[in-house]
Amino acid sequence: MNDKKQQLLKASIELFAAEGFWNTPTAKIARHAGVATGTLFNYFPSKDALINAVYVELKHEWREHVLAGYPEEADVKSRLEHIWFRNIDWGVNHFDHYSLTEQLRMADVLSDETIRHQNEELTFLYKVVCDGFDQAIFKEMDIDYFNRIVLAELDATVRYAVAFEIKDMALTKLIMTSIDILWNGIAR
Amino acid sequence: MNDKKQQLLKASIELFAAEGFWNTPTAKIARHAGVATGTLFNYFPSKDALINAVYVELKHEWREHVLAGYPEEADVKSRLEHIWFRNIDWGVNHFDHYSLTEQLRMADVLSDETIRHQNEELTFLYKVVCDGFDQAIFKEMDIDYFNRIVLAELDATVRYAVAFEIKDMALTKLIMTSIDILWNGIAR
DNA sequence: CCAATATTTGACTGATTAGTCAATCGCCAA
DNA sequence: TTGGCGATTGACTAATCAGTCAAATATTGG
Repeated sequence: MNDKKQQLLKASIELFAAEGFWNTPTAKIARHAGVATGTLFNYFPSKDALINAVYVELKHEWREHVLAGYPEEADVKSRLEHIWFRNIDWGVNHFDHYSLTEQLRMADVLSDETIRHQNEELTFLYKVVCDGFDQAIFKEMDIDYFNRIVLAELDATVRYAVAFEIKDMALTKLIMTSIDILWNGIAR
Repeated sequence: MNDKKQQLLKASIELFAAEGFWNTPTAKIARHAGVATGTLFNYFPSKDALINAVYVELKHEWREHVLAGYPEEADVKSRLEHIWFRNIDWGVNHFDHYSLTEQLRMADVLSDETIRHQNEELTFLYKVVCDGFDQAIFKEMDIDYFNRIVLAELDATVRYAVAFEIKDMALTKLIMTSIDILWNGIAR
C-alpha cells in the first residue's frame, strides 16, 4: 500500500469520524493529508471509492482486534464470549472508528464488491454460530435473525457504555450483564 | 394545521423515505407538494426545521398506532407485549416511515426542542418500565441500558421481518420468538 | 367594488463541491 | 547534464442547492 494512499485513508477516517462523510469535502481530506485535491483522485477514482476503502480499512482494524487471542478450538460459549468482549472493547476504546463503521454500513454507500469482501473476512463468525446451532445450544430460529439479535445487543451495549462513560470494573460488570441477557435470551 | 403545511410534510415524508433527506432538495419537495420553493420557506424557516417537523409528525403517527387499544391498567408483561406487537406491526406495515424515523433519530439533525417534545409523548413507555423495576420483575440494571436493549431487539426484529418478508402466521411466530428472547434476557 | 393586507411565486444569488486537466515537478537512466 | 516520464499540483468548471425577495396574485373587510 502506497504511502500517500495510506495518508489519505487516515485523513478520511479522522475527518469522517469528526464531521460525517457527507459533510467532508474531498478538498479538505486532501489538505488534511498534505496533498493536492488532484492527488486524491489519482489514488481513488471517486469519493465513493474512497468511502468504500475507508470501510474496508476500518473493518480490517476491527477484525485484527477481535481476533487477537481468539480461542479457535474452544467451545461455542467461550468463543462467543471472546468475540463479545473484544468487540465491546474495540467499540468503547475506538468509538469514533466504531461509530463511523456503523454509519457507513447503514448509509447504503457500500458497493457489492465491498460487502462481498467483508463477508469473506467474517467466516470465523459464521463458524461459531453454525457450531452453536449444530450442537443445539441455541433456540431454534433463523440464523439471520440470530445474527441480527446478537449484533443489536452488542451495539446497544457499546453505545450505552460510551454514552455513560462506563469504564474499568463497571464496564466489566456491564459486559457480564450483557452476556447474561444475551445468553438467557438465545440459549435453550 | 394549515393545508399547505400538511401537504409539504406529506411530500417531505414521501421523498425523504424514497431518497434520503440529504439527497432531497427543497425545490423538489415544493414541486412534489404542488407549491413554489418560496412557499416552503413561508411554513418552515429552514430545511432543518422541516426535517424536525417531519420527525414530530412521524412520531405522532407511531404513537397513535402503538397506543391503540393500550391496556393501561394491565400488568407489566401485558403492557410490554402490547407495545411490542403494535410497534412491530407499525414497523413492518409502514416500513418506509419507520425507517425514516430511525434515520432521523440517528442522524443528529433533531433539535433539543424536538427531543424534549418527543420525550413528553413517551411517558407511557417510561411508566411501564418503571413499574417493571418497582415490582422487581426485571433484572437489576440501569434503566437507560434496559431501554437500549429493548429498542435494539425491537429494531432487529422489524428489520429482519421486512428483509425476509415475514408475514401473517410466520410474523406472529417471529414476534412470539422475539418476546421470548427479550423476556428471558431481561426478566429475573 | 375597491383598497389594504396576506399569501404565493419562481427567477435569482451566493455558497459549496466532486471531479478535471494543463502545467509543473522531481526522479532516474543514458 | 539532459531528456523523458510518471507523479503531483491547484486553479478551474459545471453542477447543485438552501434560502431570498420583489412582483404577482388571492383574500378579506368596509
